[in-house]
Amino acid sequence: MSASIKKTSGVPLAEMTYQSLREDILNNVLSAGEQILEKELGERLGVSRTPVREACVRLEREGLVDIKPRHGIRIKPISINDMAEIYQVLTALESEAARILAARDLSAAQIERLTRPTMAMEQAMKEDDREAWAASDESFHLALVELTGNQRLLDLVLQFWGQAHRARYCTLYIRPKPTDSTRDHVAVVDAICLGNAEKAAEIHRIHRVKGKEAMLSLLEKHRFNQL
Amino acid sequence: MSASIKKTSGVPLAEMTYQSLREDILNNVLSAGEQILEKELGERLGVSRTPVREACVRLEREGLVDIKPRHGIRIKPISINDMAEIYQVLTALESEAARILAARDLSAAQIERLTRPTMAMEQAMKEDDREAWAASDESFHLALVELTGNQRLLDLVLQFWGQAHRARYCTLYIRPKPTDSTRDHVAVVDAICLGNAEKAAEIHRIHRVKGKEAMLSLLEKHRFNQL
DNA sequence: GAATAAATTAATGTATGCACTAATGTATTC
DNA sequence: GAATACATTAGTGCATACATTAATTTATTC
Repeated sequence: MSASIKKTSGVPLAEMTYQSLREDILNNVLSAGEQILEKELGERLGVSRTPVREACVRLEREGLVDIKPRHGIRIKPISINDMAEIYQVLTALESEAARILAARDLSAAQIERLTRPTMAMEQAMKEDDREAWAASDESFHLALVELTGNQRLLDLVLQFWGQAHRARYCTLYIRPKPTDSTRDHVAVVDAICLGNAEKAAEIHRIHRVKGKEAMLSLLEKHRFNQL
Repeated sequence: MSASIKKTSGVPLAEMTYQSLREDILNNVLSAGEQILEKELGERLGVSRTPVREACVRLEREGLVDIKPRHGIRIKPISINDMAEIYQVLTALESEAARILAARDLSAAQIERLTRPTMAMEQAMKEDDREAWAASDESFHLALVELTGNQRLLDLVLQFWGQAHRARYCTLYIRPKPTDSTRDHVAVVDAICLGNAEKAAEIHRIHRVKGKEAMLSLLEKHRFNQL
């Protein structure tokens, strides 16, 4: 839906526009390949072109849209190749995160930020609740990166998850049950706790690579060439 | 210098403004911590605030400036902690690149894109030409990432090199001679050619970690807290 | 009727103006 | 002289108007 934005508080319109557009892209309200003129976007939200422009510049740098000079803002479709790129980047960043954490002494509370989502995944699997599973999975991966304390690492992972979000959602219900995801996560946490950096990174790498392969073959099989 | 921008061709002013500002930041024409008003920036380049704004939004997302609502654009200083973060990210991305390449069969021409800069480094070292050495080093690392064909990986590495650029330059002449850099590069290329992904990634990791440690201790020693 | 040229439209890139508000300065009070 | 209230300034956020130019349509020629 995304009706007109209310000028609630001291939050700049450009910021609200950005948030709103981002939401709509991630949730497929604005679907891939769609092209919308700046004016239309402005009208849709009840703001002028200026904040729309600013939002779009940000979204473009974030990899979610392309600005095509006379044809409006194009919601960037994710091809299979894009997906491969994105997963490669995530693999690099996250497995490095696992490595970093393994070299640290994490507190019990910190470890729990990893184990709790993992248990939640297990539970969600039992109940066959894929959305809950996906959310918990996301929590785990996010916690992994957050715990490193490296803000840039976190920002990047968030950015790239954003790019992959639509595709992940589209395949959530047609993919095979992610049975060994939980096992992988447990193994990563174990390696981290044991301080085995190499192993933690390696397990996580393989986990991610498996995920990538599964995703790509799914996209190919279902001819999801552009999401 | 960076005098007024000429409206050369079909290139948008916002783009030229962005390029110009980015250059000036990387080359320390605009130095770290400096705060400049939108109006001033506009006057400096002979453009209105609109393109300046657009450029700044981009630069902010790129991590080069902060926009501080009533105090202008602040050239983001790089702290030691920032530097550590940046190197961690680069380590993750580049060592993954090495791993990816090792899993491929590279052509002779492709290999040469790695070996040539390495030889140039060696040569520059002999002549004690640090600038040339740095440029060749950069070429090597760039080629490594470019060869993967992963555009996102490349963009990220370029972005983070950008953030680290000032600090690298500032320390170029006070750092000890980078004697074993060449050896590391050769070893990485060897591992890649042998198809030993694990080893290629590992060597490159260690190469980067060494670089990071050297850089950080240098920054600490010279009290470069904000670059 | 097809092809080219001219004219029109429309979307963006840029400049500008206004309103809002944080920051600063001044005045008043005690 | 310090503190608070008030007035002033100045920078930005946003809307809007204008200029530019790609795209499209119409007109003209063969």
